[in-house]
Amino acid sequence: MPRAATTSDAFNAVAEPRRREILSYLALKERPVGDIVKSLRLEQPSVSKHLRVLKDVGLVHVRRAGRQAFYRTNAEAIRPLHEWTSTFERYWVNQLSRIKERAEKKAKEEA
Amino acid sequence: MPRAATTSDAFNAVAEPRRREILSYLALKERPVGDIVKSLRLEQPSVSKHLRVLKDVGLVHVRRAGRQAFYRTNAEAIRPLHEWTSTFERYWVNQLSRIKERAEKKAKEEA
DNA sequence: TTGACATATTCCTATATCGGAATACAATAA
DNA sequence: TTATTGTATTCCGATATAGGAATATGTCAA
Repeated sequence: MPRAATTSDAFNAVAEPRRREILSYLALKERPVGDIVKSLRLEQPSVSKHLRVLKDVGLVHVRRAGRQAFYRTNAEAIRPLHEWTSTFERYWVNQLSRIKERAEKKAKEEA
Repeated sequence: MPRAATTSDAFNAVAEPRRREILSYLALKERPVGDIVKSLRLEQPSVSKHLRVLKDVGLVHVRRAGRQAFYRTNAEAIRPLHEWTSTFERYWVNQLSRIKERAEKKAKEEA
């Protein structure tokens, strides 16, 4: 069994750094493909291919106008990732407070 | 160029559903490999391989005791993912309020 | 119609995977 | 020492990449 398809879910789609860049770039407002190519300095076919993957998992929406295609990030689709990572928030907070405790204890001992 | 190695960073490591399950399982407390095998019903070699990937990107820590290896999730390593997804939070909030606005407007018109 | 422009797809290749099976290795027990 | 237990590694095969190059498709303008 090979690795899951990049189009299987948002987790896989987002594993690619360029796709993350594209998502960030398209978060604020929709942009035609050509803008992505110029701004992120990627090859046009590469951008089209990444957009295909992102579209397939619902991470972007497209609006076609004449010969242009305007893409925009669908933030909603990023939410599951955010929520999954959030379940670990309490653990790193605890880890930090433990580290802090140790540091304070040490400082006290040295004083 | 193939897809990036699963050990290249946390984003790639976490793309695998089983690895996410393992991380959740190991978040609260450390566990020996055998426990993971039993609880998640995976093959032992499979678990060892996933743990290897997770360890290589720092998502888990190991403590060896006799013939057992106790693994534990390192929540800190999940933080970058959380922070990246957080940058999109304002957008889905806006999207929701826009949807809400439209719904309210429509309800008003129909009244 | 012809040409130019914007975007998408196809073909290619090297490579990293994931599961399964078998096996290796390490620590403890008998 | 030998057997057993817990974990890790290796070998295998099928497959989905990601980038590069070339090309196809679609839309508008002259």
